[in-house]
Amino acid sequence: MLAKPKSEAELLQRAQSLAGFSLGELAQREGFSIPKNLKREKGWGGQLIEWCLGASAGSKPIQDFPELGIELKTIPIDSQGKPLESTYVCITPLCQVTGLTWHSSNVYNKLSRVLWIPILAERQIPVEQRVVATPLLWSPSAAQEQLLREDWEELMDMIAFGQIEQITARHGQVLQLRPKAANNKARTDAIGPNGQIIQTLPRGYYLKTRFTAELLRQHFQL
DNA sequence: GGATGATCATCC
DNA sequence: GGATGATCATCC
Repeated sequence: MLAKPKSEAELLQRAQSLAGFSLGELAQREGFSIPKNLKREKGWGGQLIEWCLGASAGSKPIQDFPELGIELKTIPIDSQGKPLESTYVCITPLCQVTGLTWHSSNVYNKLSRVLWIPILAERQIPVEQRVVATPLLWSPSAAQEQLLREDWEELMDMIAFGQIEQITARHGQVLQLRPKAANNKARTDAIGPNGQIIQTLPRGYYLKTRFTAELLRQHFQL
């Protein structure tokens, strides 16, 4: 693995140097084996890019580059530059949520500064032929942060009031809550309708595609 | 089980 | 065709 980047500028420069390479070329260079598809290795591309950029956090619930305060996200796009998937942010706590605030949340922490690495990854393109595109170092605008905060506060309120089972992916303007588990039999503690502890499917926060499409568009087409 | 990395597969 | 709900690999 490469040494950790020492500055934001160095990280961005390194990310820019990946643009134009295919995942197959990078995998070969770094000694990664290449899966035929991502059905069984959904995180493969993200882990390859982490390796290429010297990310260090592993599976700890912190930013990928804690010293730089930067989170790394690969994002699959089509040839028009539109995201093909929503973007996973982090799991959500479902109990012991009193006292949590937006600024103390993992969502805020992870999204405060993100290095986006778009990858041309339409499903018909073989994995090794998918191409890394121009990176974008992003922080939410005041307006974007307001939307994120409103959604987060609404969803955390519902969780705190025992309404987790009423939440669907349709809630939220830009941020949504969806299952995040090995399968739909997974269970974790949550607050029930009468304040008791219940068992429910673990959920995670995701950025809706419309939101990431707009942020990419703003930076690449204006 | 819970955290990381996400995409898959089905439904509308 | 796009979004929702379901799922996969790995680490500890």
